Amino acid sequence: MPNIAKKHTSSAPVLTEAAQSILDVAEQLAQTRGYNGFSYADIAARLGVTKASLHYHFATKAELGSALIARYDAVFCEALAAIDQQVREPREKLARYIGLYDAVMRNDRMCLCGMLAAEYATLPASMQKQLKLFFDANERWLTHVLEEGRSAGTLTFKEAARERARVLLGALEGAMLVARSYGDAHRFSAAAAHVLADLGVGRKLEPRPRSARKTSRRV
Amino acid sequence: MPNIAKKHTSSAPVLTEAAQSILDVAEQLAQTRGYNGFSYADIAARLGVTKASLHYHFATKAELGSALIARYDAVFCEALAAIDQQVREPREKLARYIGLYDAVMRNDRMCLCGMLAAEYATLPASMQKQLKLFFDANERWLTHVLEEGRSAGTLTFKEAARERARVLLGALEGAMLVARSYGDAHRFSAAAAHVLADLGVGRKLEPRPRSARKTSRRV
DNA sequence: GTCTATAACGAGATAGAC
DNA sequence: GTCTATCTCGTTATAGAC
Repeated sequence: MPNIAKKHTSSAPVLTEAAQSILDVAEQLAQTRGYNGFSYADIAARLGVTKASLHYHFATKAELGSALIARYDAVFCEALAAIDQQVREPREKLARYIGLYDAVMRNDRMCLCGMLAAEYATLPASMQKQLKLFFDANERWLTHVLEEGRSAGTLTFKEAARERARVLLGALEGAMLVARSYGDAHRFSAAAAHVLADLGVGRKLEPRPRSARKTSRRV
Repeated sequence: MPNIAKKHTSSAPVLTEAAQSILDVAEQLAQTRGYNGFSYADIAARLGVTKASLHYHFATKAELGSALIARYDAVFCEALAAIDQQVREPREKLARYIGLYDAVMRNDRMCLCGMLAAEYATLPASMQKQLKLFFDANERWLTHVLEEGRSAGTLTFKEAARERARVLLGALEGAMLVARSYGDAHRFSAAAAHVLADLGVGRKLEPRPRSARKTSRRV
């Protein structure tokens, strides 16, 4: 099957362990407080190091921000590729896709790029570009899955697959956004389930329940 | 008909003209750059006054932020009340509701509260509370309209109206969020149209097109 | 690679004259 | 009500010792 989730940007640079740790902390902060909501001081405090040492690894905050998106995007695209490898059913692929965001929510975070999208106007140009590439990749993958599902007759929607993919992505990002204000991850899962149901997921197109299909997160 | 959009908080304080001008500028900045993305200096520069004079009207930024939400909420709820007054058809009410956000998008902004939702963790407690009240009011109004539509047989959805209202609100906020990264207001309108179509809007349940139903923003 | 120290700037906020 | 002037603090970032 085509690896639709393949990386679209130049390969991510190799990172030292220290750099990884910095990104780990920065990522958590960015996903909860936003890019403009954290500082080098916050990261330094949590790592027990000085601000100056952080600048050795990421000279500027713009550089740090770019590395943040680059890694997030790479990990996410790998996850999509893994889904393509492990699952055939388009409906289950979507459920797994939602599961990715669900994990983020349960971790009391918001999608990094959804967060950054709000701050878009204040971001350095490089980050703005990366952000769009992330959304583009999501849209592409979703479009492909939706087309597969429609061909197979297991997903139902009226408009072009790309249009539906955009609706889907927006609905999930927005559901995360609002759910976080209530500190309620369940708000997200509930909304996501309904959005899936809109696509005919849950209608059980193959009527016979195959013996043991139930584990944790598949349709 | 019940005024479901009625104010839920204490009545907004009377504001001087100067205060209104400050809020006008602050609102535009908050909707494009976020609460953490603008400063008193930005407002002062655009108004051609000094920072100190702003503090006379809004002693702290938290106060300014609260006034921002209070006014936005009041105006929005008035708009919802106006829709209730002017329109009977639930489907058209939803179209008008979307029209409100559409106007925001065409003004190169994002919904103020959607924006603030991203920054939720960094906001003063008073603003966090107001934010939830805004979403609650939206949810309540949408729930009511959805129930009306289902009763009338012109709107179709499977889950509880409140659940559907949350999906709807999230989908619209998210569509705005992503569309803004592309600087493309049409992305929002397109997504919004599809979301409406999901509810059966566009299926034309009453087949005969009544003569002159076409004005600006109806189904 | 990490530190101390500090530069350079912008933020929110206040005092007091006009 | 608006101003000048100033304060304090937090921010990104750099220089140079260890």
